[in-house]
Amino acid sequence: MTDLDTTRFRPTSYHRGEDTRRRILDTAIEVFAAVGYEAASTRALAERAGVNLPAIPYYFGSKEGLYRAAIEQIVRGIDHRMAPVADRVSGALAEGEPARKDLLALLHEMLDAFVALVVGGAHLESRRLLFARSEIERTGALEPLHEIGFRRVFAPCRALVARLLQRPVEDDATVLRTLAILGQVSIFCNSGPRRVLGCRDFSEEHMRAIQQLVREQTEAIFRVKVGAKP
Amino acid sequence: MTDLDTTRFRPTSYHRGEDTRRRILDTAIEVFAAVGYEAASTRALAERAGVNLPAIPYYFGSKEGLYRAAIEQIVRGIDHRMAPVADRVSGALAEGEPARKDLLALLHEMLDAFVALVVGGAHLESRRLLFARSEIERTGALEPLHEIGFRRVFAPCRALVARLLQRPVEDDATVLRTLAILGQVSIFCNSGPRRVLGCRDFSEEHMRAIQQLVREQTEAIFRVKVGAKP
DNA sequence: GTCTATAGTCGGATAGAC
DNA sequence: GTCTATCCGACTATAGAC
Repeated sequence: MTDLDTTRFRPTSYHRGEDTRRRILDTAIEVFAAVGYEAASTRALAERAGVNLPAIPYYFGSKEGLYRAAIEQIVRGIDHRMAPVADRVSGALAEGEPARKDLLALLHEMLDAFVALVVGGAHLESRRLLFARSEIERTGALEPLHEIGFRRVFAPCRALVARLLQRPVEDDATVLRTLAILGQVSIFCNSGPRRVLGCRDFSEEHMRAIQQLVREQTEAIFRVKVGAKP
Repeated sequence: MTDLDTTRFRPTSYHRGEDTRRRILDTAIEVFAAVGYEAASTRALAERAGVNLPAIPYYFGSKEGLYRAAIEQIVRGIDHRMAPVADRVSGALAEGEPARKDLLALLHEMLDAFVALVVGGAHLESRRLLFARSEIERTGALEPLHEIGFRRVFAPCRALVARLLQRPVEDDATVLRTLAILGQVSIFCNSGPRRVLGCRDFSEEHMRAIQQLVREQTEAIFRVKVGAKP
C-alpha cells in the first residue's frame, strides 16, 4: 500500500520495461530519420533495437504512436538546448532599448546555438526529420517539431532582426532577412557534409568554421564590420 | 508497309500510348514530391492519373523505374533552365581575368536564376525531392538530381566565389561561403512559404523580393555596397 | 512484460482476355 | 495498348501461452 511496496514489488519489471521502451524510442529516432516514416518497418526496427515486435504496440499503441513519441523526445532535446538563449533574448527585448552592439551579440549567441544544434548534437540524424515529406505529415505528427523551431529559433531571431532594422516584426523585410540568415545554416544539413565537404559528419573544426562564417556574414549583412578574414 | 500505313493504323494507339505515359509521369512527379517514394502507392497514382494500374509496369517496368524516369524529367528541366547562365560563367572564367564587377554581375545572374528555379517554375513541388530521405535513396535513384545541382549551380557559384575571394576553388573558405550564399535561398522552399510567410506558394512579388534580398546580402558579404534599402 | 503464431490488410507485379 | 482478376509478399496489429 505504501510507496515502499511499489518500489519493492515492481522495480525489476518496471526497470526492464523502461529499458525496453527507451531502446525502442532511441532506435526509432535513428531509423525514422534515416529512411523516413513509411520505409521504416516495425519488424526491422524491433530487431535493431533488440526487442520483440509486439513490444512496439504494447508501449506506444501503434507505429504512429511511436513516431509521435519520437518527435516529442526530439522536441524536448531542442527545447533544452535553445531555451536558455531564447529566454535571454526575450528578456533583453522586454526591458526597453538595448544597444545595437548588445543586439548583435545576442544574435550571434542565437546563431552559434543554432549551428551547434543543426551541425552537432546527440542525434545528428534527427534534424533531417525537419525536411521530411511524407504521408504521416498530414496527420500533424510533425507539428511539435515545427512549433519548437518557430518558437525557440525563428521568433527570437526575427525579434532581434526587427530591432536591428528598426522595422516591425511582421514586416516582409524583417521576415525575409531572418529567413536568409537562418538559411545560411540550414543548407549544411543537406548538401553540406555529404557531397560538398566530402564527409558524412561534421568535425569540431567544421562547426567552428561555420559559426565564424555565419558571424561574419551576419555582421556584413547589418553593415557592421568586426570579424577578421578566415 | 509504307510510312503512311504506319500513320494510318498506329497513330491513334501510339498517340494514346504517349499520352498515357506522359500522364503517368506528370502525376508521378507531383505525388512523389508530395508524399515521398514509399508512401506513394501505384494504385492511387494510377487512379489520379486516370490510367489503369498495369500501365505503370507496362511503360516504366516497375515503380522504381517510374521514379527514375520522374527524376530524369526533373533533371532535364533544371538543366534547361540553368545551362545558359552556367555556361556563361565557365566561358567568362576561361578567358583570363574578368573584372570584379563582372564577376559579381555573373554571380547575381546565377543567384537570380537559382531563386527563380527554387521558388517558381512549373513544378513547385519537385524541388522537395532534393530533401527526400527515403530508402529509395540508397539505390542511387536521386544521384542525377544531386549531380545536376552540383554541376549547374554549386560548381559555377563556387568558381565565382573563389575568384572574388582570390582563393583556391577547393579552399574551405570558398566552399563554406558558397554554401552560405546558396543556403540563403534553400530555406525558402521548406520553412519559407508554409509557416513563416503564411502562404503555400510564392507570388511574383515574393520572388522578386527574395532575389533583391539575396543580391543585397551577397554584395554585403563581399563588402561591395550597391543595392538600396528594401 | 515478453514471447510465438497468426490474422487481416495492402502493396507491386502479372496473366490473359479483348 | 488497355482492361479485369489475381497472385504473392510484406506490413501492422493482435490473440493467447508463459
